[in-house]
Amino acid sequence: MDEKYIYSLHADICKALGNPIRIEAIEILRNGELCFSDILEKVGGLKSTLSQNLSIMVNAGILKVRKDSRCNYYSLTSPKVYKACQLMREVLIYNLEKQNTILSKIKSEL
Amino acid sequence: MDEKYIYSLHADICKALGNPIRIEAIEILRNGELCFSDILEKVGGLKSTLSQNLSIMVNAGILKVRKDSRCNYYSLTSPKVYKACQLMREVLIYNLEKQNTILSKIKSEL
DNA sequence: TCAATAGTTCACAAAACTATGAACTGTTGA
DNA sequence: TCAACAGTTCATAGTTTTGTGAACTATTGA
Repeated sequence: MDEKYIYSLHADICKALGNPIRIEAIEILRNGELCFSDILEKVGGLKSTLSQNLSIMVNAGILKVRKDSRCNYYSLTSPKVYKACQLMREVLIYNLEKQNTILSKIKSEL
Repeated sequence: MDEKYIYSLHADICKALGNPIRIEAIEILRNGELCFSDILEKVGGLKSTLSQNLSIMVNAGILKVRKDSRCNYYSLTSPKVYKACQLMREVLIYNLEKQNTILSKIKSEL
């Protein structure tokens, strides 16, 4: 198991966070499992699109499914997934605030 | 600034983690800034490839550059970036271990 | 038995991402 | 002034990812 291979697996699991629908699903699932149609109701869009995106996350190992006879329940495999997401969101917020500060400075110099 | 737009920005910043070269660069930079050629020496590959990948991270706001007359120094914009990466790596490790356990069970049942 | 519900799978076209190598910019030291 | 160094930019071709809509599977309740 060489170094580059690990980086590639690591990138694959991070890649599973890199889509707006999938980020939204993670946010929705942060407090516990929900069934497919409940997630669909919140996220919107086509069921095929959501199904494919959820399955990408299951394959990456960041989501798991519990199949009931009437419903497929999705949940995070670990709270770490949401924590990582949250950290990246904080980085985003910080960057947006910084941009805003720069913008204000430019405006005040007009 | 609507909800879906935030998810899309959030995904963009996560997307910047979703490549093996970029993951490796983050690991390399976790202890502080390094200049381009030092990173290149560790990562390997073409300088154009590395340059483009670093610039993707700078644009996403997870890396910053300090330009010296003789060198371009890259560093993480926040320790949160590395922490998020680390959490995802822990999820990966856990998944690999779980796979391994399952594999052992299957083997022992032969 | 049959319609409805719940969701997955598939093929496909458009869009995005990637690495490559050549060309380019800017700086330094001889 | 000129070669060497440090790195970026660009065009390009190949690969991957994306969302869409249709078709499909499985379960339930009437």
